[in-house]
Amino acid sequence: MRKWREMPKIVDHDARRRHIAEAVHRVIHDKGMESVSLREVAAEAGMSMGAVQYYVTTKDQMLLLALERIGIWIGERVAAVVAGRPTPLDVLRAVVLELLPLDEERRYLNRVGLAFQASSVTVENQAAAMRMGYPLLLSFLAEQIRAAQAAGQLAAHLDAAKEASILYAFAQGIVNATLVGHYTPEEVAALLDHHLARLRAG
Amino acid sequence: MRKWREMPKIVDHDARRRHIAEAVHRVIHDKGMESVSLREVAAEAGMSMGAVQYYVTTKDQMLLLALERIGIWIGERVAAVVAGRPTPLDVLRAVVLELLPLDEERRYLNRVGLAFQASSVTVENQAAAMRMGYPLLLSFLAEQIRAAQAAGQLAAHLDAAKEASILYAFAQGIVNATLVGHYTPEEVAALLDHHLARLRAG
DNA sequence: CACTTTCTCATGCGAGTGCATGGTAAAAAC
DNA sequence: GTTTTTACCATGCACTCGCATGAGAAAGTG
Repeated sequence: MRKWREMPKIVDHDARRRHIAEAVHRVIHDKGMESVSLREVAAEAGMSMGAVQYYVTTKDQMLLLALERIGIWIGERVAAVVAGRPTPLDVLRAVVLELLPLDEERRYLNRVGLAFQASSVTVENQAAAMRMGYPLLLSFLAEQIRAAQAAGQLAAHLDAAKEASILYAFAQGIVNATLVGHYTPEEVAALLDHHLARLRAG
Repeated sequence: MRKWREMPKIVDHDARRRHIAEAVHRVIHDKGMESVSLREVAAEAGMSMGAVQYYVTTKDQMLLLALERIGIWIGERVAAVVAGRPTPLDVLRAVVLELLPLDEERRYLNRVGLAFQASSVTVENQAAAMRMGYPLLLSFLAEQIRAAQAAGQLAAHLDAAKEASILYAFAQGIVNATLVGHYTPEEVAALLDHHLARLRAG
């Protein structure tokens, strides 16, 4: 993705940027979006403030970088979980489960994600970035629903696009509720299966 | 709710606190949670910083006050919309619609609400406050579902508690998505009706 | 070697932060 | 009338903020 001149020095810019982005994630997760500052992130990343500034010219850009990283991370996790699932319905279930805060890592991811969700309401930069990944995931879900219908796993009369929207909204809402402390991982999984069972063929 | 001695002076404390809380809401809505400060809120409320400090000893307390106000506000809106609905299913639909960002005021409310939702993840104070209202609304929804089942409007085999959780999660997820800019009010209403239709008896 | 480019750092600046303080009107209590 | 309580304000303090700057290692190039 980066411009190829002749590799000017020994440092890998992408690695540094990712390192910074991950430091931002950690700060957001531990102390919240309000305590993200250049100094705090630099300390968390184990580098000087000047070094951070070299790779990121402004705070807004730093947050945007961290947000894009989250998107990439989610994409990778989803792609990894898709591989090796036997049927479309299995894929569908696995992907949605992957988006829910069912273990420490997914909880971490969703905490940061929710922070950006809220931040995006006010910062148009970030809202635009969020709007990029959204239809990607939604159309993928719809596609899996259609495939499951073709395989006779889900009821044929369902509107795949609408069901995808509802399913994803449900997942997001569950994330919110769980992060505030209202559901246990077991309850979350049970609710998802309850909803999916309803969509079954027969 | 306030202590009754002998009305010490002419000012109404509750009114002042509400005035401050509403100023906080406006700041959050317009500029985001990160730009909430005692000075900013005081300016928005049209009073001096000292006056704000008189009614609110700390910033955390100020935010908590604003959060509680949001809860009260939502409660009032829900109560108002319940009155005059003919059947349990009408009540259910009206209440959920009331929670969605379908017009300017509800959009405003949900913007502030989402900001607090995210903030609550890090600030235990606020998370505790959020956890108060949650089961209230959920049990109310479940109750309406059961009533609708008794009236033959919703399928008898549904698990009311689970359906209430799913319905509310769906609503919250839709709120998130809509605020980021992914759905229009019409699409939102259509999705809700699509989901409710699925629960129908027959 | 000199020299350019790449990278890192320390520091300074103006602005804004939460909060504490001391003072002051005015109403209420005596 | 004096005193006490209530309500409010202006200001100060120690601190943090984002960002700009200039200096200087470090590595590649001639």
